Amino acid sequence: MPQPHVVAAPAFLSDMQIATWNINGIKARLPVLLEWLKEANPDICCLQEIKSVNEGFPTQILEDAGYNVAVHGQKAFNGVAILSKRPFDEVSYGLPGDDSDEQSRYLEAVVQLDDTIIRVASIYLPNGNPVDSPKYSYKLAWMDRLIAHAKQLLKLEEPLVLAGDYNVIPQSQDAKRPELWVNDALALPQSRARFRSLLNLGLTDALRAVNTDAGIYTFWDYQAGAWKRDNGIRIDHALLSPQAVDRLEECRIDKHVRGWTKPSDHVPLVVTVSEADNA
DNA sequence: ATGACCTGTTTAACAGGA
Repeated sequence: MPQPHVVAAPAFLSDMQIATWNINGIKARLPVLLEWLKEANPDICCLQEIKSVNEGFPTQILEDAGYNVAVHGQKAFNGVAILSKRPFDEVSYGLPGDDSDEQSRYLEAVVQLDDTIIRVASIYLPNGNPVDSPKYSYKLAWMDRLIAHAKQLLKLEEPLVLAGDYNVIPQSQDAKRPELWVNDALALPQSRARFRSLLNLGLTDALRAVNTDAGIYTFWDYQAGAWKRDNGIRIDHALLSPQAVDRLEECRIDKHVRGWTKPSDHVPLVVTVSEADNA
């Protein structure tokens, strides 16, 4: 059994940047991912839709870029990963609650900081369309499992960041053209109610904690000139436990990355938390 | 404009995404 490679922790960090990004295929996106990691230099980066088996993931290349790598992949579709400059204390694969679920959409890891730990999950919540198919009931059931698991995690009273592609447009202000989404799995009342249930457990939408403006998006479709028209939706979110919110410094969306060559249709969202408690 | 994409893959007048 080969020893897993461990990248040494940085000697000093005044704050932590935790990013999430649906990259829509690691094979097609590796150059853009490496470019953005170099530019933004996040401490932790949650990835979704890697569309790769574990063996096909460019672990060595990302380790050479300074990251420890945890991967939960599958063939062709879905797949999540977490990159971390600091070593992983624990990694758990898959969302609890249904042993028959074979889709790789959830990965959770714990990282040691100077004065505490931080628990991070990379989430690729099911799309759910079309809504008259089993895909929508799978989405709602998956969200119910996420609510149940989040409830357990919150009992730990740790700094917790549940970050990823939630495939939920929380409110009409989170879409450029909300009327196009009223009958869509991303915006239907049952989807939105479950997203609100997560918040009602005591989780905070990090972006909304720092900015309540309309017109903030994380996804622009490849089709119909959506990017050119700024026809976007906000579906990538970081939900924080109270202990993480106490350390929240900033939350930003790296919108400019959507304009790069061969981009993902999603852009990175970055949460900055301090190493010291601000409360 | 009635049009307009991208990815991985069983390379297809495909499936799945959002």
